[in-house]
Amino acid sequence: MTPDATASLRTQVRQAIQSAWQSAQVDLPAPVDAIDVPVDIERPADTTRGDFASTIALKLAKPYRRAPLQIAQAIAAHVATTATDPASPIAAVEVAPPGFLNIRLADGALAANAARILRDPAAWGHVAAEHPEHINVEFVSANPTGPLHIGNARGAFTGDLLCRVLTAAGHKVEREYYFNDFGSQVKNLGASVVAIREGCELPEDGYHGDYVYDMARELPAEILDEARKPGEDPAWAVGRWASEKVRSGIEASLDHLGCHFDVWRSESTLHNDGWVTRAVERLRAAGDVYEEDGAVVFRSTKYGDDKDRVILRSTGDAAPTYFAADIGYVVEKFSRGYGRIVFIWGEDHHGYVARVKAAAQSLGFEGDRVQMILTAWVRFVRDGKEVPMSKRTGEFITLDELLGEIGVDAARWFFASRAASSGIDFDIELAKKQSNENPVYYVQYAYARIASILRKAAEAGIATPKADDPRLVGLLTGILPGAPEAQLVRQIVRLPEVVEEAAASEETHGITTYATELATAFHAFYRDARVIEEAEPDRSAARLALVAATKTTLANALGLLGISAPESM
RNA sequence: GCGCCCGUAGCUCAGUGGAUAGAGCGCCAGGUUGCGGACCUGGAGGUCGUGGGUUCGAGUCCCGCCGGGCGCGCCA
Repeated sequence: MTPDATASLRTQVRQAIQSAWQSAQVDLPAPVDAIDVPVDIERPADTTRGDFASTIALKLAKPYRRAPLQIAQAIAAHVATTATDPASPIAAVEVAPPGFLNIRLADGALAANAARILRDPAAWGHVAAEHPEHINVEFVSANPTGPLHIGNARGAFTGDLLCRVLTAAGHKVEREYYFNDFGSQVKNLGASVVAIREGCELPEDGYHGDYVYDMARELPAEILDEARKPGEDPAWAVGRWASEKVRSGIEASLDHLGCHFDVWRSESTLHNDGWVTRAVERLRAAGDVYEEDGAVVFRSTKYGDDKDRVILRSTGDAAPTYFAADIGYVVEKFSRGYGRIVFIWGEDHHGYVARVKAAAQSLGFEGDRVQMILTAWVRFVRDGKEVPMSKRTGEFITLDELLGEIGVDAARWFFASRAASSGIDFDIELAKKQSNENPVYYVQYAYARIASILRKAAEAGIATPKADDPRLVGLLTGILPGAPEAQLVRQIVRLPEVVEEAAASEETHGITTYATELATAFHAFYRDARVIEEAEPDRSAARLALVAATKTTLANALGLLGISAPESM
């Protein structure tokens, strides 16, 4: 098997070791017909051991009933026979007890990867998916009864980051926002606006926020007149106007965060277009519904839920429950051709996971085509006290206010660098204070420093080699034995592997960690290697190429996080 | 009560069953006759909540316990 030069180096190494294991079978007669153990390729904790390590020999010891050391030696011997091949990514393999394989990369492969960055900068960090999917990701989906507050931030960033990573990993992704324009909350919002406009007392459960007062002032007279016509309920009519206004405000806030949605879907369209009714009929046809106390119930326990769920109420109009609308929504989404649909929910919705998956299964969609990612709770704290948040009372800090205080880049970094499942205490005062020490500026500083070097080189008349320069790979290979260059290039070429890992784990903190390590490697390189040296034109050109590749890599890593890469700061 | 998530350095958090458990911030001590000092080098700091178990090997997997969060509506 020839290693795929467009894959990550880790994948190339895996293919090489896999192939060596295959060849080593002649020395290692297997006691059973086929032994299927995935070849693991990891980064050793101690980098002096090599660029990669594999424990495959340890894992094969039991099935082969041989000493791991012996297996490792057999595989290493077969890698050695191909190491002279210029296409091989591996320069050397060493065996360490009890059976580790320590792998060192070839300078030629490193240089070729760095050159590849300059050839197609936009593609660097994008990898081909083994099984490309068409994925719908629904997130935020806050009801349009008030502006987004800081509690919505995590869902917004988590969803956006996931979409960016899945796209880079070769999938086709659509971003979706679902909102309820149907429930009594909308009516309540309208009633609140009308009451304020007319100087009446607010309804008991009315909305109190400043934005409600703003809308009461801005409400056009003709909308109010229209709402007052006989046969209209003013609360509903004004509520529809107000919730659309809030919704478009939410869209603007999300745009400001760098979160753009492809589809905005309202609950009322699901009902009006018949998706809910048809979904209920499908459940019925599957034999998974029954009646109880006048209500229609879905037998979700058949698919692992703890209890069955009502989908049509026992009230006279047999109105569908919110859950019934969600079932209709699942059908509607799959009708658009997605292979997988993903929901980003706060962990307070975890009790909801089983019933939606159950419904999908009853409808005939395999369980793994519906996925929920739960984000742990964020406790917002100011001066040691939890900040209460309620849209109804208007006691909340909006997302726009938060970002005015700490900035989009810093906020994005904060959320990207933590696992979705990890609970966070977000101290707003601390975040403001620490925003200057946020690692995001460390990474951006490295980028700006590089931009400055490249500008300076251009002024000095020293050209950075072009991607099609035939000397490029040779120049790069020439400097790689140097310690500063060797460290830096090894960080640069990791990006595709970092993307693969982020996509596989559906987490982004590996990207922030990587960006920090790359910036550190660059700063160390900068200390030890003079880039602009007119007396050393070849070395200077090669180092400029390496610096340019670093610049692209930093920009693309930041781009995956939706964070800007400033030319100066 | 039942279910799910979490517990790792002073703080905020990483750690796909592998080698000596890491990073940032904070703290301590150093570093500029040259391309951006928002930088660099070194150091201190850990019973991985706890007790068992599985394994050649456990922070990671299984069970119990302790502590924290969330959920257990014909609401949305």
